[in-house]
Amino acid sequence: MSKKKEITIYDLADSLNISVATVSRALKDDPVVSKKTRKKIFELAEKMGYRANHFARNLRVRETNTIGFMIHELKSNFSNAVLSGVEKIATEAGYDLIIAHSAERYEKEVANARNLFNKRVDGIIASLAFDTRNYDHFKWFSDKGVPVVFFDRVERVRGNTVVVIDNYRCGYEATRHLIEQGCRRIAHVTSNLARNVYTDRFKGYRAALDEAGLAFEDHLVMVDNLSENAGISSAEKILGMQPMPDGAFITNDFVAAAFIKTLKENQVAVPGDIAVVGFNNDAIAHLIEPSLTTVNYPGIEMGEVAARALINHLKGASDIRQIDTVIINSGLIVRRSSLKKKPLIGLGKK
Amino acid sequence: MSKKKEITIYDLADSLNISVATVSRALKDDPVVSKKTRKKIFELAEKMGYRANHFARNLRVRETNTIGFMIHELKSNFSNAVLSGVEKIATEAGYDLIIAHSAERYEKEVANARNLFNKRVDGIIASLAFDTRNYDHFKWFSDKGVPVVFFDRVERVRGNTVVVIDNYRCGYEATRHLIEQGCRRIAHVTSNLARNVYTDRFKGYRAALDEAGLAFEDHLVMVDNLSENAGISSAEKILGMQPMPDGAFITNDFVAAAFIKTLKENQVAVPGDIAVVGFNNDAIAHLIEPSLTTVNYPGIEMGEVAARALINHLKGASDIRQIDTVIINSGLIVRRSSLKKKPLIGLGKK
DNA sequence: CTGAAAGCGCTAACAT
DNA sequence: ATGTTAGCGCTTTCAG
Repeated sequence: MSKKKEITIYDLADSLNISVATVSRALKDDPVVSKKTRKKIFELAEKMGYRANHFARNLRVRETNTIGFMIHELKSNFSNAVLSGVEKIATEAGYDLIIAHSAERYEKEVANARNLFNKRVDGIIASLAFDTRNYDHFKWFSDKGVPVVFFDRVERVRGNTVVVIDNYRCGYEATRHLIEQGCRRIAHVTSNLARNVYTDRFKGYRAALDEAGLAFEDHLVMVDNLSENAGISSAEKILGMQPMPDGAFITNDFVAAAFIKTLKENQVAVPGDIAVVGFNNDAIAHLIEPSLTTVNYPGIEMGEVAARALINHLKGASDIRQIDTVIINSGLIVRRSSLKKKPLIGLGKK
Repeated sequence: MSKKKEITIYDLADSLNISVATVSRALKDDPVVSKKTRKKIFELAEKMGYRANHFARNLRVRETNTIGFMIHELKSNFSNAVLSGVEKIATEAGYDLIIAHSAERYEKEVANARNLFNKRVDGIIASLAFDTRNYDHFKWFSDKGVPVVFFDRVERVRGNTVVVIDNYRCGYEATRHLIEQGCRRIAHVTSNLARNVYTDRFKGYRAALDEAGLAFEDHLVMVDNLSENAGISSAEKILGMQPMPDGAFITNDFVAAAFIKTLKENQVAVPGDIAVVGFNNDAIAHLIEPSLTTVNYPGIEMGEVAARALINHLKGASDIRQIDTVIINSGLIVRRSSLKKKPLIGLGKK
């Protein structure tokens, strides 16, 4: 434990017979201090093993240089990708990240918000939990002028900024693609329809059906929790239908993978009997067989954009309150699992 | 921005005509303050929207209640799992996590260490970058009595604690399993053999070969970066060999998946022509075809164990310096990709 | 270009 | 059971 005494700017000042004010200024590269003293100070600091005390500093300037990352789940590739995008930008800009995950539970999300609030983070990047319906815990931040950027699972709360993909268009494109491949009865496996991402994809799905003059069938929409088991059980449901659907739009690649696997084990051919489109473009998508048509959901980019928006605001380089929504590029990636018609050449490679 | 004035314990004390000392004591549940005043204080704190100032506190008590998580890569399922295990334990114990990732680069790792050092984290949980060979940046911590726990990619540095699986045994078991299945020429696809995890697995591989009286062939060991491309290119190399190996032990499931896919595209049967064992037990392992025999690498558990060891030490509940190594349970999971002999029944389900 | 000094909010002796 | 008070290390006026 033997914590040695820490060197402070007082020690530096004493050793050099100058004032702490000068040391403080030098250490933050204030151009007002002369090259010569500046140099002396830095050399001594290095030599004596000085390290800045962020707490003293923060206590004075009331900035934490920390941003809070609130995530509904830590174990998915998507969250992961977003986190790594956020981490990259935050680190570059000299911000620390403190991560708080709700495990999809509203109560935990509230507790996390309180913790981050008490810790006085400078800003928040957040995706909502599965069952969050009340957003008062974000008002704490807005009330204090702490900016909040939502991504993925968002809700428009008191004018906070939102970073998303166009889930409606993606749902529409996925479904239209299936229709173009000749599908006439298309199942939809998804999650909580109260959450924007899933509603919007669902609306896109319906719009494509409507446009093509296909009937919407209630029982073809299966809402579950996007676990692998959901993929298995929805496949089993479909196996029991007669006639069976001839297409499926599934809002998660892992679910789609489990879905396809189950179908294949039951001698249903994909895409022959049922064409399948997933969502996210996880690495798994091009490794399974048949390779999975899916919608690209660029997590890293989303994280980078969200972090940049927040940090630019914090640094005064822009005003985030002017921005309502940022939409990230995304789109359909066609692979074999959906190709009833034209077995495209060269698709196997990537 | 309009940050409203923050309430301090002075405000609370003034409003109640008591001293700040009493307020401070009450707020930390010091039993010495009377129930009645305690209650008054808490109610007022709630009403006035008081929030503790951690910086002032830390400045006084010189504890940050923060632990640093140094990771070589943020985008893998394994890192992810460990992170979520660490996060769980840390949050429960009231510690914040600040994450720093090296992107496999030594220089970045050093910079991260410096940052965490300056931020005065109470402890460190770390996995080393690909090319780290010098460990002086961890001495900073030991010199100040800040405990460091290494996991996964570890190096024994000045008696720091290490949390690992038995990579040697796992490598041995994987290889012996292939031998038992009748394989006689077993390829090994792995990464940087200077890193403990890969050396140890390699040694296990060799030991199993030796034990079975099989010749070790240098060119059957392929060292690469564990990217998907590594899977493809190693498969291509193998396709060019004559005679072809009849087994492969690959230290990563994604690489193994790409490897198998490439083989299949070239009309090589798995496990018929080549039996394959992966490593990690990523979700992908049981979703591909054939389902992948692999070694379970329980990231969540590893994260939990590492975090618990560190935190118990910080809280004085144990002394981490007494512990050299903690070995986490792991072991072979047999699925179809390696079964040349007995096509076990019921394996397809999970 | 440099110094002196106040104060950020809290805790922990040391009183009472 | 409660109060007084001296810092923790830093930044930032205000004055030279």
